[in-house]
Amino acid sequence: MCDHVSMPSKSRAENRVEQTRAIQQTARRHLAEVGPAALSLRAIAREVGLVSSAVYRYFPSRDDLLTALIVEAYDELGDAVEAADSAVADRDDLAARFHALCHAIRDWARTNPHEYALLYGSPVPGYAAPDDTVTPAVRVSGAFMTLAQAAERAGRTPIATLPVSDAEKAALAPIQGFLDAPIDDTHLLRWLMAWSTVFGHVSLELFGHMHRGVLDYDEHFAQVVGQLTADLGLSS
Amino acid sequence: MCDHVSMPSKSRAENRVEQTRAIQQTARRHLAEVGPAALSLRAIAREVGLVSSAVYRYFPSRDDLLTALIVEAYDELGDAVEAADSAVADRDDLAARFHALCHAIRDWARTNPHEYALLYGSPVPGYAAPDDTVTPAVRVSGAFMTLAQAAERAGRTPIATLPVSDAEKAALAPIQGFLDAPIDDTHLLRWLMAWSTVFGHVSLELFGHMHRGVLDYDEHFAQVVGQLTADLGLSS
DNA sequence: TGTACATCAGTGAACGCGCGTTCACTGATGTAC
DNA sequence: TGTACATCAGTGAACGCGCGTTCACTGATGTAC
Repeated sequence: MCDHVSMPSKSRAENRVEQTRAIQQTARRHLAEVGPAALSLRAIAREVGLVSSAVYRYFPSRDDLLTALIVEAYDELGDAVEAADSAVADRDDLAARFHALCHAIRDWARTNPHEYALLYGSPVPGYAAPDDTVTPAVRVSGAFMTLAQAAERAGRTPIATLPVSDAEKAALAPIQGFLDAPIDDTHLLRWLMAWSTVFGHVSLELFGHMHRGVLDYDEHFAQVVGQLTADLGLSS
Repeated sequence: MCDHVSMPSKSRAENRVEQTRAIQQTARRHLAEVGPAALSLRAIAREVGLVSSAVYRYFPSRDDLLTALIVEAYDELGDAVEAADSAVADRDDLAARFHALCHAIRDWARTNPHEYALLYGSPVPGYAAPDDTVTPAVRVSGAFMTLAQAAERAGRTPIATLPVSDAEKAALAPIQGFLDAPIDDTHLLRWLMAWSTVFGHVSLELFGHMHRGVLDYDEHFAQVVGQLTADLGLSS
């Protein structure tokens, strides 16, 4: 069955994976309690059952540990968003896909408020995100843009769009460059607005700015998404 | 001219005001460098030229100092927003007033990115904002709502609004309660969306999520505000 | 106007704690011959 | 299959530093009679 007759102990490689995971999981729990700025290698080591210097075998510095947490969070959110989109059986039901996308973002954020704050809240002072974070970070906005392109192909165009200045067209050029085929700039503007509205809503909600104003966040978000769906011309 | 013949030294009361201000100003500068979580009473005292324990004459604890900074920031932003609105001579030009409001928020945020992050970024772990912060905090959303009411009175209604569920009407009841006269819920929804869009845009921009996507933030924000103006039915 | 007393800003030492990172080391696991 | 050697996880001490808060105190400013 196995290569070796009996194996009470694990291989070095297995242990390394396990320890790395244990450290990162503990770090993530601490993140929720003290925030990224106060994340302490020593406290994490203590909880994992290591001496503080041993952590350096796994992460060369505190900042690298933070980077690992950021990448993990972006990937989780990216997975959630892409899975929600893929779960819509009728690929041509763009309203359903948009709905799934928006709610996946908010659901993940509500389940993981501290990770959301790490990604979309205040930048961590003294920490500069390395390039490794770019690819995972871009998955969510990528999902928006994929949907925007699908809508454009399907001839579903946003409503009541205003003409866009040449300066704005130039400003949006990088985004157009990422797309397989360019989109009408007035349409792209509405998609970017939807992106801002969704993240604005989630941030305002999670960071406590809707307190005393809105009673039912679920219902309100659903209505907002509904209006966005209509604005984007996706309603059936 | 004065009550006293000559006064090389200041009164106790004057000194107290000055020192309080000196501490708060220094704290604010430190906030920008290390963030709210790492704000250090000792470092502030050192820079002001006091022994660390002396700060307790002015602020009973680190958290009270944080609260003072938050209140100061909310009030500055509130002042900026209200001043921008008031500066529009034609009070019936609601598009101009909305434009002034949105740009005042973003301008203040860009001038004071760390203060913006303190107010609208991640909550500070372990810090609970006391009630003193509520009144200043509410000024900005109050400005939105004032404008919404003016628009409603002027018969300027948002475009393409969707019907709003009874659950949503209930959810928005607190906001309606703050208003002098209730607003159509479908209109209110659009105003709240505008609020989310503006803060979403500013947060995404300031926290680095538009990097590599949008080249000209000024132009893009102007376009977004233009589209919102149209969506709210304020365009002339 | 002068004196006695109260107020309170600021001191300096102390308490009890925490942190990131480096370094020489031990000893178990893995590998090449 | 057995032995010599290399790898590397984890140790423990050390470096040099920081923090919030309390407390008994000094001495100048302000106040009441």
